[in-house]
Amino acid sequence: MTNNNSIRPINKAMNLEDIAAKAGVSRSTVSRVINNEPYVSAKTRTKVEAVIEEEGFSPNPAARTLVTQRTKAIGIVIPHILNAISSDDAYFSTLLRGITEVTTQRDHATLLWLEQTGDDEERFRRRILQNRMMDGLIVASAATNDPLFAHLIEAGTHFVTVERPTQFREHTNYVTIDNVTAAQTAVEHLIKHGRHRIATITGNLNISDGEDRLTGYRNALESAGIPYDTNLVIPAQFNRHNGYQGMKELLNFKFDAIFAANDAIALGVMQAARELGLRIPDDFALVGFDDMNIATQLNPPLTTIHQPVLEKGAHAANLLIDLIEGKVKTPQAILLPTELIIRESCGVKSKETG
Amino acid sequence: MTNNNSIRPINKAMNLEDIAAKAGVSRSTVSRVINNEPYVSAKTRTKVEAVIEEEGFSPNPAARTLVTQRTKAIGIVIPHILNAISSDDAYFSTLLRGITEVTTQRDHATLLWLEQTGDDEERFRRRILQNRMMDGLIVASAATNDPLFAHLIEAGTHFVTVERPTQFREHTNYVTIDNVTAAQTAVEHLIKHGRHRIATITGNLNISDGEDRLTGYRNALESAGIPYDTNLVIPAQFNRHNGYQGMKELLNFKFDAIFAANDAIALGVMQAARELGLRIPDDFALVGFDDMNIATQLNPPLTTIHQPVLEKGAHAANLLIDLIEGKVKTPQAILLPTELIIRESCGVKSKETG
DNA sequence: CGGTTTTCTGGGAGCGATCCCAGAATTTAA
DNA sequence: TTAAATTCTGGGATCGCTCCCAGAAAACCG
Repeated sequence: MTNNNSIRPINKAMNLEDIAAKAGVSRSTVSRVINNEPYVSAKTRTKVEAVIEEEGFSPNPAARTLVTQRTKAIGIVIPHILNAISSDDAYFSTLLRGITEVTTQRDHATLLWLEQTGDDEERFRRRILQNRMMDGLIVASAATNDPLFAHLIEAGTHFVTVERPTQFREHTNYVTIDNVTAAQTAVEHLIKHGRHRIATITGNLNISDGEDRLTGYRNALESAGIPYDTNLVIPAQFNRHNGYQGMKELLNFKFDAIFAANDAIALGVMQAARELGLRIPDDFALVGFDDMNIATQLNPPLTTIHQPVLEKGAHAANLLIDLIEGKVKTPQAILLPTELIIRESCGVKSKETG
Repeated sequence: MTNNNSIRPINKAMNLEDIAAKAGVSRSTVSRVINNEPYVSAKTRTKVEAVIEEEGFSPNPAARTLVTQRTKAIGIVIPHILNAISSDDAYFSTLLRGITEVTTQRDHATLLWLEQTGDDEERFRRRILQNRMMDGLIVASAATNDPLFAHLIEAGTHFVTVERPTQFREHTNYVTIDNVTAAQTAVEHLIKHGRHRIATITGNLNISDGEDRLTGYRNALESAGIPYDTNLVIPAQFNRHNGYQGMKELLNFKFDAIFAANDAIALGVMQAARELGLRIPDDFALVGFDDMNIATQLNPPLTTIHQPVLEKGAHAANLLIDLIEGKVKTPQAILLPTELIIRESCGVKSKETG
């Protein structure tokens, strides 16, 4: 550690006692000033604050955590990012931005845990659970039956998910969108404009976002009296590759539209269509989900469902910290609005200029 | 577990002493077992390990940090993400994946700090510097003259950047690509195929990635004997909006190609071109930089420079942890390879199928 | 077998904060 | 002026570890 004499000026950080000495007061008084407690005379407070400012002092977080049992940090867990979230879309980084915006503002640090495919799941989870560097957890894109949830509940760890929970509802706080209605809206839009053999390439069906979007698809067909044809339902995952493959599987059947469970899938569909010489929306209509920024830029621009991802992250972080601070009673559920954005891929004239 | 009869099983975590008692040994011995130290008899070790396993015990990280002065966590700082990194591309999330892959593997936690536009810079930086929850920092997309660097060096904090440093080189460890040569290659490719009035829309010129790519552009022109025309050089930032605006500015001048400093900019250019009824590559050729996944999917598919972002993150994390562990001597510089990927936007027949 | 070396074990001190309690200083009340 | 309430301040105990040192047990060796 280069602890030899000089050359490297590793200036050992000061502590409360040092500041106290400099200010001519006691440890306790400095602590009171730092934590904005009452019962410190104005004169003393000013003096101490001056010394703190002068020295650029800030208290050792480990020592603080040891006694308060609070870390002032929250964690974000994303199991299996490669499967769940393709790097084609900005969902994930947008969510992170929304989260960190709030954590920074509310003076918390943010820990990130991304599970890689091929990781030893068990080890990964143990590590997260045992890592007590955080006061609570935001869990994104986890399988609904992920054992992580049971463990978190058993350990009494505060957590918030950004999907609808299917189990442990009475113990789960979450912020999400109404995926069912949103998907239904998308598919109904296709039906309304004359498409009746509508296929879907689903997202991960063990994630509620995926499950619910499929439900929305079914609902739309049902209320239009269109029979549910399992040939037209391709179970897949939320990424481009799956969209590409899914499109190819669909070739064996007749269809005039595809509802892709997210934009990454839609992207894969477009790529396959391009290679196959199929034209969108002439040969089939296409609707996505997410409204990633790139959607306007595709050929043709993609009709999709817009969801407020940044807000989702922000709400999740606020909810979690509220929970940690005991400001709110569990369980909480926050539902954010979505909107169908009509562009060209669905075959209806876009309302946007361009 | 749940060893009391109350409703809320907030099971107070055990500590070394508890484990010691259960195993019939002392605190110190348990500590030795946990830290894999020698001088513990095989029998004792087995016994203690059994108790630890049974109780699912893991030592309190705050207590550990307090005495070892090591947090086993590293931080990632991205100042001004909105300007530097557009959410159109996956650069940022890919980098994070590369980093977390290594930190997880090397048993470190990862702290994330994203500066938002509109944040109080000063406050943000103080917070990062004062937050001693990490042993070192990876700094991405910071301005070359960011005062953060001086502060980090002064504080003796280990850090790694993912851009070429322009100041404090003898104190800076970094991993990057050869932006100059890569950009030069891209522009030379355009020249070689008959483009001679080549414009460029730059990235942030206060980030070395941006600066170096402009240098590469100049070099290419120079070695081809093409005069440098400032009208054709639009200073901008690494995002789509700037690409869109830049394209519009260029309309006042005559050009037959554009070198966009990254793919997000290229995306903006394509959008503007589309709106203006200009065709790529017929009206002008376009080359980007980054090879974001979406590049193949654009219309036309984008010719661009591929850079290994995942590896960049992984190398940065490894380097940082090596530095922290004293396994490596500062300063270190790691240069990763890039590759020109020819698709269709440059007007040369793509080598890829499709 | 006694003495030296090596292995093994336990407990005190300390990391740097907060919390709590007791006592001093000040203000208020009577 | 004195008693009682209130404000202010300091220091001991504590959080749960690691580090260090000393002493006990075991292994080695001439």
